[in-house]
Amino acid sequence: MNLPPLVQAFVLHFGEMGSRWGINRTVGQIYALLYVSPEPLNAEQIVEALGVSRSNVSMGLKELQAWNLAVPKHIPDDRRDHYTTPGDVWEILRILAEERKKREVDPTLSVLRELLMQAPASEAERHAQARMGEMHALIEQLTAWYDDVRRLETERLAQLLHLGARVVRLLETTDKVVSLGRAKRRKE
Amino acid sequence: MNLPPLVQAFVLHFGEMGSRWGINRTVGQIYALLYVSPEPLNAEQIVEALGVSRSNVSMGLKELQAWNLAVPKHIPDDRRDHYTTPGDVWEILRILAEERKKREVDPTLSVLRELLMQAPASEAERHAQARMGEMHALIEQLTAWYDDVRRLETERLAQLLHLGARVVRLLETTDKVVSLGRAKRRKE
DNA sequence: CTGTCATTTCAGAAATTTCTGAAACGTCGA
DNA sequence: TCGACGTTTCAGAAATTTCTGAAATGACAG
Repeated sequence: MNLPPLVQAFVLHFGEMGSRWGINRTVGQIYALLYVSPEPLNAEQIVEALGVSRSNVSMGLKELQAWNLAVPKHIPDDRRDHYTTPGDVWEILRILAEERKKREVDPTLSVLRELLMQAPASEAERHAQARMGEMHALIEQLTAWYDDVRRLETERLAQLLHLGARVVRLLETTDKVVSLGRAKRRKE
Repeated sequence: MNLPPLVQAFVLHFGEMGSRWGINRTVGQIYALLYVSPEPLNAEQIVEALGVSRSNVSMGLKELQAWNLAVPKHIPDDRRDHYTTPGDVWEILRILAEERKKREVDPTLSVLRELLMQAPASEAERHAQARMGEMHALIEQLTAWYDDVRRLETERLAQLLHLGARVVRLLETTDKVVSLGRAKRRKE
């Protein structure tokens, strides 16, 4: 690996974090490299930068594309594929949330739904099902919230984030306004 | 493995999801088993239920304890250690958020901070540092928000979740109220 | 067509992670 | 102190994941 020290440190860190993240070292490194690179890179450049095999880079890029975290960028008069990461960090955040939900949450939700449909055959199963129900309800609530906020434009989202818990205090102080608003809407 | 079908399906699912989650199969299975069990289980019972080695269970329990996802529960007149999961799903959610932040976010944040301190030695490094800065700013913002909301009591949190994106509309319609409130507070 | 350049696939090698059995360790009652 | 019972540790075995080189595939210019 032959990179400027700052870039190298960043790339190595992402490689190591990769395993805690469910992606492998090379994939993490490729992502980090593309993220800080001023312009799109082709596979050969990545091979040189990271010192891994060509085929490994090919597989890594494939995986990053499956995550929507690397996008092919065509360079005129160049047959080789070049890749970048989505530029905007908010966009990246959205992609990560979406993909992780798809991979980590949705399968569990569907298994829970299925198990909750079945008739319990014993007291043990009845209890287990009740617990699964609690888990299911929580995840449903979280994903409903997520479905809500993911639609927000970035600016609104940032605003909401910035407010943080203060929103609660706000709710308390404006409870009346809200209920008035609700009453008004009911009339219409 | 010899469990009621419902429980078995749940346990197996958690085992498989384990790998996407950065925990191993056995750990996932132990957690799932404890979660649906009506009362605390000792290591031997887990061995029987899951059909894995005693030592594997011991290590799994150790890891779950490190995550605060399994808690030892002493049973009177019994020398063996018994374990449960924290009962409240909201509590579990908090623990997961906290631990994942600690393992997945904080290390990156500290690496980014360190790299941003250094003087760039080239144009490439300057650009890379700018990108790292964007990432750092986003993560800071997210963790600040998280620090805010994690302090909320569960009921408030659920309320906030339930509001979802509607909070934004609320903000828009109450902008005046808020700024009035702020002006008032400044006076005091 | 054919030859060149680029990418992908894939079987096996290498590395890493997980799991096990055996032994070490700890605690308690007699 | 001893022995019964329970837990933890750990070196090596087993399983899984990652990585590589070689071959297959594909796209295109001449």
